[in-house]
Amino acid sequence: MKTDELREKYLEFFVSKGHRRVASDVLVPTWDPSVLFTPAGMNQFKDHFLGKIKLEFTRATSCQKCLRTGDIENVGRTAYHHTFFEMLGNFSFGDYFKREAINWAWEFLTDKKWLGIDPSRLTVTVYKDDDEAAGIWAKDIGLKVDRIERCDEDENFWPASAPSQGPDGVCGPCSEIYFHPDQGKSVEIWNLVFTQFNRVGDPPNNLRPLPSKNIDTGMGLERTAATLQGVPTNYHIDTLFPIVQAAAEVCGVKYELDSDNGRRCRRITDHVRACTFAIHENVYPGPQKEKYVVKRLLRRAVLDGHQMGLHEPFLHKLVPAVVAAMKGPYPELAETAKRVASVIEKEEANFFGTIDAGLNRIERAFDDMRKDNRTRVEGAVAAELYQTYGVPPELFESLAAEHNLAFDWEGYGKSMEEHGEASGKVQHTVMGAKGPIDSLKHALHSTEFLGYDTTVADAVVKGIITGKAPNDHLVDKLDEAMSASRGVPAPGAQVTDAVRVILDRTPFYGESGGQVGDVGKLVGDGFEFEVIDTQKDGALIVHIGHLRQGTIREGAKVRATVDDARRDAIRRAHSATHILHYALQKNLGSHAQQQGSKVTDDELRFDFTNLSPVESAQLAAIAKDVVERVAAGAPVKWETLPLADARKQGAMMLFGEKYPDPVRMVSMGDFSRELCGGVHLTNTGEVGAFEILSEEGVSAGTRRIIALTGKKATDYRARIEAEVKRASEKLGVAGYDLPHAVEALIEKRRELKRALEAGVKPNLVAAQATVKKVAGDTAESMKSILGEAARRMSVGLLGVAERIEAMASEVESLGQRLAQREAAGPLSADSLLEKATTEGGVTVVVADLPGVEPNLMRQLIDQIRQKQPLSAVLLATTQGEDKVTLVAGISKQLQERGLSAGKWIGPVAAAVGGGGGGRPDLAQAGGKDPAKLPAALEVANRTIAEMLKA
RNA sequence: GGGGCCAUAGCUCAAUUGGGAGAGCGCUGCUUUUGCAAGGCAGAGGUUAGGGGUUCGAUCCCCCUUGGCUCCA
Repeated sequence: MKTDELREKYLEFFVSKGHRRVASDVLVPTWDPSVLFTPAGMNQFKDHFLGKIKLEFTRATSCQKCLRTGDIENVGRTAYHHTFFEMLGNFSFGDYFKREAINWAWEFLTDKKWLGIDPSRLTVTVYKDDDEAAGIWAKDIGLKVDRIERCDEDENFWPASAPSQGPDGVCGPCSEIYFHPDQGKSVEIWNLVFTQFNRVGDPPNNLRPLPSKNIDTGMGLERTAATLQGVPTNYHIDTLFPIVQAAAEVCGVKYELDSDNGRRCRRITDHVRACTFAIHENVYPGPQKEKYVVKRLLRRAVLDGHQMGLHEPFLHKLVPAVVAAMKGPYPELAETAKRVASVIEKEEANFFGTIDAGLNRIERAFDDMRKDNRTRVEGAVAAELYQTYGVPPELFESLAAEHNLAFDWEGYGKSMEEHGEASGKVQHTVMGAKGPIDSLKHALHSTEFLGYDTTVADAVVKGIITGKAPNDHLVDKLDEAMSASRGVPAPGAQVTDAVRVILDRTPFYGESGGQVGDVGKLVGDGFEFEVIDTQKDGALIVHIGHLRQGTIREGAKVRATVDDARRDAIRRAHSATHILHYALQKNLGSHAQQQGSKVTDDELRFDFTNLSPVESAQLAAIAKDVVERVAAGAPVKWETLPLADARKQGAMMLFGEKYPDPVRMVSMGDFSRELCGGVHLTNTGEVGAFEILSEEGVSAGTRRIIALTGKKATDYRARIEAEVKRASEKLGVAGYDLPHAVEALIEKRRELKRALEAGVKPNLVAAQATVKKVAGDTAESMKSILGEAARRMSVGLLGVAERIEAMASEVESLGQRLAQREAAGPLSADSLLEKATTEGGVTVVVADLPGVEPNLMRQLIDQIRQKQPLSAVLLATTQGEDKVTLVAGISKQLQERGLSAGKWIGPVAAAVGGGGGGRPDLAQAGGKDPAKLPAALEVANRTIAEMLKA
């Protein structure tokens, strides 16, 4: 039986038993912070099991794509392990229980109409104390006792060993069904979990019956298909074997079941399937969390290829095979196949680069070992290379084997464990700790939110909470004297010091969906409360702030007033965010989806998926689209409607988000439809000005745009214009000539420096920079003018004028030094030699050269040494008010007589209050006292004379 | 969120207690050759990521910022 057929039959069977057929949840459920990937079919029904939501159905069946990395080491080595797999399941939420679950499982497995498995090949296990399940297997099904095995809690309880070891909470016994093939080991194909207890504390008597019992079953699709198809491993079933073969072909090896390469091909198959699905959901390989898992899976697969002799990207070539094998149930994979392949290829290329760099480091490590005559690669060394540069230990080991060196896996594991600990353990947040807010939740349930329609409303105080987190408590009333922070708010006052007020209804928006909370005032009879932030806690809206005046009491009437101007600015930024999202997708492609967002007053931060930096031309096009959409003034509307309807209308949905149903959909004209709970303008035209501040990377594959709207955008433009004005005035040119003038300034500085260091006259021909002429003086051209100038000097846009000032003064001082040098007369090796003295046949030059660079002094020394093979030269110069620089050189023949420039320069430097040193042929030193330079030069003459005599 | 590492010519990378910034490839010009992927000669190209500190002197030591790599959770 084909795998697709098995999947379909299973779902069909349970639909015939009154189950709702539910589509697979996403692989990466960002709505569920407790897991990185969907680990099992029941994950999307957590709230159903806990009775947290209103049930529209009490029986469900699904085929869920899952990813687990717990057994990653076994993938490819065993017949049945995967990271990515599909799980068939049927679920009962307080509906049917053990009897139906067992009977239907047996019917589906053995009935000719369904799977038709020979019943004699099946055995079951039950939990040792579960007489009920054992009884059903024996009486209803007619299984003999020897085919019903009773197992301990570590095998047949969920969670494993829960009764004795916890955790507390819902749990229950389970019953597993095993298939026994002609040969080989028996295989567990179906696990029926009967959640019927609530565990409270340690045994005994810690298992309390649940009022509402649930069924949660899981049948591994690949495993069951393998038994039905009679193949020795899951990887040989019809949906996986083509990928295995493609892997073997791409890697240029012959596939064999029982060889290292066979195992590698199977591992590649599993990992590329997992990566394809994850990247399809916009989870790109990256440095954290689920992104990191994808990266690790991908790199493991690539490493397998590398060990089969491949040296360039290949894994991406397997994406079509994955799509072909999985497109039956997941046709959407085909839509993103190209993008997925390119993401994989890019990451592969990165990793091959890492491997190449790793090979060098490994060779170096081998060199070190050879020096010390060691024959075993220390685990700590391998771990350090892995942690620092990502050098895979497997690579290290196989190279070590080629050199007949052993590899210390044990030490490696130990070092990695230590690294894990050094990197910080999981910070456990106390779950379910009860605070004062929980009792309010119980009494009030929710705060009515009025803020979509108004910013002012009358309400009643329902709760007042004071104190810091662990010691916070509800109070009946609070007066000025009791408020920890009355009067003027202290700058940087901690919000945790603040008072929290809960109302029955409010126009204040609590921070959510990236939009910040509102600020404003709560005013009542004789009191005033300033709200500095608003947060959501469950369905409650919490006003955080300080009592400024009077006494606030529970039950008091208040008028809640949101800071209108700020709220309007938030509206502008939030609507602009939607327009930007639209423009990004239009210009970059549909993959440019939101990854995160922060909306404050007239300022927005938007993270989205994109592999490479957005080019400046693209960025300009995006900004232009936004501005055009704003100018067009499309109406903004919102409505609450069923999720399915919103989807039909093409509302943008993000992978992994779980939306409430019904949802709030915000539309702008006919170009943007997003599900969003935030506040918006009524017309896009109200956004006003829009300016993109920056585009930058936040992690691999994710880019961030920061932009301004309304007043902040206008202010920003004004600052740009002011900067251009200041910078161009400084240089005495018109604004549009700024890039030219900057280029000329840079050129002049460079030429002066060269002249000073080479001892020549500067060639001050004005630099003819080729700069794109920018016409007009619009805000856009101002920005591009400043951008040109900023790029040339590698500073930010608003640092241009400052940098120009610094450069101008540097040019001035360079010019002064040059003038000083020229005033001191001609400078050359010959002119110095004319003034030289002779000491025992050796030419000695000791001179003060005002305004000369140390570098030039070195060159002069070289020239003199070339002309006079027997020479000793010491040159000095004064730099600034309090600095002397000395350079001394000794010709080669004198060095051979034991003279050293370093020894010569020492006492000279001491004479000007400094020190120094260097090599025998050339030494450099300095001091702080220019006034003593003449005396120091006397010291230089005496010292060299003594050295020559010795 | 935390640990480690890196940033030097267009590219890949050197530079030893802190003392003169280099190589290979690429580029430009000349030359050799029937021609060329080649050979020979010469040359250009650097705020050593940015900022601050220690020092007579910093690519090197310390601190901060930015960007990148890598591992752990």
